[in-house]
Amino acid sequence: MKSSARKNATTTTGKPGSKVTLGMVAEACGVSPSTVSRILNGTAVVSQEKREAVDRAIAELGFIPNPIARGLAGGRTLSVGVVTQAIDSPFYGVALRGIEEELSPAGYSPLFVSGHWNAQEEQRCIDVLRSRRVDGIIVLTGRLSDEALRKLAKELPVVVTGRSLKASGLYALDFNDFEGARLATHHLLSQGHRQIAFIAGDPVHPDAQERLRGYRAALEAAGVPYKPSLVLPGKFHEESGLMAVERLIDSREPFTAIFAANDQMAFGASLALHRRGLRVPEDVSLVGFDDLAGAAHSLPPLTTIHQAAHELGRLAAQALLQLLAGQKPSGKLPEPRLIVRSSTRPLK
Amino acid sequence: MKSSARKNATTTTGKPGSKVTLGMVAEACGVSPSTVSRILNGTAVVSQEKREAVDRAIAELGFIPNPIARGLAGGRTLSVGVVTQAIDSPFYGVALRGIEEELSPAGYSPLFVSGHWNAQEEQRCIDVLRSRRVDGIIVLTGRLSDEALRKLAKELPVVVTGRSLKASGLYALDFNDFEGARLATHHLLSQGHRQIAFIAGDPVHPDAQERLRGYRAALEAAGVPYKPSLVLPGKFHEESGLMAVERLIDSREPFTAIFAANDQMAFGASLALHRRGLRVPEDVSLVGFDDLAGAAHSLPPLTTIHQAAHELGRLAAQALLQLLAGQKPSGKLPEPRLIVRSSTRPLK
DNA sequence: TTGTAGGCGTTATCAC
DNA sequence: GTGATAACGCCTACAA
Repeated sequence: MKSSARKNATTTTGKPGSKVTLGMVAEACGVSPSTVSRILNGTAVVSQEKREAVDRAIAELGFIPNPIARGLAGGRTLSVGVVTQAIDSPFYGVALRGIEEELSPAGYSPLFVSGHWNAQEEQRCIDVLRSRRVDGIIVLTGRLSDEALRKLAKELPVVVTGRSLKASGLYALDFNDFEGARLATHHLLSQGHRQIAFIAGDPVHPDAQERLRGYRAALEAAGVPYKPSLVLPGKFHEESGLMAVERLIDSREPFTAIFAANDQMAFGASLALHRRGLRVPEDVSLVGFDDLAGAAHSLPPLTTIHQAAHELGRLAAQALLQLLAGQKPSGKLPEPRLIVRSSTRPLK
Repeated sequence: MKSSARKNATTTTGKPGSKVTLGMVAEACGVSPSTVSRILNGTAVVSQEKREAVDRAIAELGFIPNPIARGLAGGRTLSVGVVTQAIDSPFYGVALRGIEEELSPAGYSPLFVSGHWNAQEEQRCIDVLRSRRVDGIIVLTGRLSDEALRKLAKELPVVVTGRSLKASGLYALDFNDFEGARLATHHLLSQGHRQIAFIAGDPVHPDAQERLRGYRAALEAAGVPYKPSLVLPGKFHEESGLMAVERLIDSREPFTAIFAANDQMAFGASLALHRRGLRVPEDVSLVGFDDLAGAAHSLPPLTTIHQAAHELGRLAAQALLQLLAGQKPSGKLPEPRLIVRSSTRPLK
């Protein structure tokens, strides 16, 4: 039962996967490549004996099918592209894990690319993914136009998060940023706060705008006038939260609570307050958004809006898998929840 | 200058990258595929006029070369595998970004897979990468045996971090965990602390063991006896740091400082201390390890050991690129640095 | 049930 | 300089 491959002078002795091809397996047990292919893919019925011989040869030679060639021939690559914005984002990182967990058992490999919140770069990412012939694409939020996504979906199954959008071949998983921000603001209002500062996110992020809307809506519902001077621009990272609070304090605009459009800015805000001698929550109540892993262990533990990032990833991957299988996805993201910890308290 | 592809009935009007092939470009301007290929790869000199015609056709048709086919034909895929341990690790995430930044401009795409600190899973990851015919592999730390890596390096260029190892086709980027831990411990000792607790990491991580060694070495150098009762097991995440401190306090073992084997555990420790009414740094000094993005903005800002994660990623990618180009990498990681912030102070 | 003959999109090796 | 032609490893008709 020795391999007798002509082309390869190698002795092909169980060197797992080195360069063993389907053809070599076929030759090794005297059948045609098609037969081996059929066995591998269950494309047709093959006699018991040949099947066994081939299985044995596969094991002995340590043959691993080459997805590349498979892709070229069959038009599938068993890989899906994932457009994330920053591979090291604490929030989306968790979603990536969810995607990986869901895709892996299905035999698909994710191909991660980063768009850096820049429509042009995102488009380039998508070109890369297409050139690599991914079977489908997951777009985590980002700034591509709805139009661009619709067009993309005509070529490939697409799942997009962070917006609601309908088109054939496309499934959108929207998370309710508006409601989350409304909940956070409402929580502060219900504790008697009226002068609630808002540290906004970068307005180029779609999320940021929704969160601002939610903040305003809650104020309005409570009959509290919206004051632009209480809204500070931020960039979604710690340092920007810190600077926003410094500016706020310097402006002498009175406030008793702060709602930061994400946890990272809340952490920065917390440090700025501390530096200025203000305690959380005794002097100022603070609410974040996202419920990052660190929020529960910050000092004080941060009251925040829980976003199901991990679930987001899983659902996105599931939806894509369903699209790929010709089914209609139906998963929905859970609504954002308020997680009350220790950074807020009723206004005295 | 209209396309006149026979096989494709499509009108191929600038639909970027849809399914335009090299052959179609060739046909569009009446040259052979080889010529187009040569122009694309600079494999040989081509006449000015043909080059221009082809360039124009490429632009007009929106042709994007297919790396898949390229890989099949040329034995290269322009993709490199990256074995990380958890795609959402706050520390390694930054390294992934570094890798991406370095690989992208070189035309390579990273293929990220997660081994979850499990040698078996890591091996499976590597099989996946090999089956996808990556041109090289970067292994971020992990638990594979040196032997397995050596074997792998015989087939592919390999760059591995977190260990020192020599073999042809392999480049190791070791970071000095020992020295980092020694520095951290020494810092506390130099401030007069003698009862220094150590929250260890999961001993299955190679890093964890080195950091424990560094801690012990510093104690020894200062003539402070090593007390096993001051060493608490941890798991590298916040919650384990929190529980370690609770156990420590419950044990009634006196201590004036804590060195946590990573920042996440330090954050958890900080919260536990707070809950038990102990202030940082007034009552207890605290040092972390890694210098995560959040460390500078925690309360109080955490004194820690800076690990150049981003640099780690860049260097690893550079080294692999050099290996791929047949050169000998020589990059070295900067030594760990102590970053003194506000969580430590001299013992009264 | 099985084998043969393309073809997928590109590159490498020849001749010309 | 340039163009055929044959791989690359697999899959899918089609034929036997």
